[in-house]
Amino acid sequence: MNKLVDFVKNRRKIIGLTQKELAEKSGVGLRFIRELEHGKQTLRLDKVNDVLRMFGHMMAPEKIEILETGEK
Amino acid sequence: MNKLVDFVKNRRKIIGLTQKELAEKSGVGLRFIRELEHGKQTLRLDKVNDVLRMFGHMMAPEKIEILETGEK
DNA sequence: TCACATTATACCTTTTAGGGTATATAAAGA
DNA sequence: TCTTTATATACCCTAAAAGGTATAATGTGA
Repeated sequence: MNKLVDFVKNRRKIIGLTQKELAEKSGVGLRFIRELEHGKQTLRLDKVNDVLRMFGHMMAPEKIEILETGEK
Repeated sequence: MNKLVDFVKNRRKIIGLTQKELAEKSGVGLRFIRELEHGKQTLRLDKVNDVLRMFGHMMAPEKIEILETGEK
């Protein structure tokens, strides 16, 4: 449940692009797309935005929603 | 009009923290806070999230809104 | 099964983000 | 004014992000 990962994976499939095509279109390396879709945390923000721009989106601060109530 | 910059600046002021205090609390360097508040684009996503977590937020994809109608 | 396309992993190199420190400027209070 | 605090700028160094390439592992359709 990583929002960025899910978003890019889904949108890419919808548009019908391969990782390679998305990389080329957004101007980042293929390895970057792979690392992004694998949930790497230490990505550079500008590169992430380069990719999101393909889908009309950008990274922005968003409130964290609580999703697990404390019970073990 | 950089959402991240405005968000961090405002929240930090509201909480009444200095850049140094925010850096220490969020576990990043002071220089990072400075670069963030100056709109540096090439920040690392994990570090940005370290800071946003102090305010209960995280970076997530967000639709780009149109703000300028084409006239010069 | 055999191609072919797509995705995943691993290695190497270059570039640079981030941290630390020192100094400079700015702002706020006496 | 002079201090003190906060913020800004500049330097050096280390760690690692990103890219390229090669290879492996999946898939997918004959």
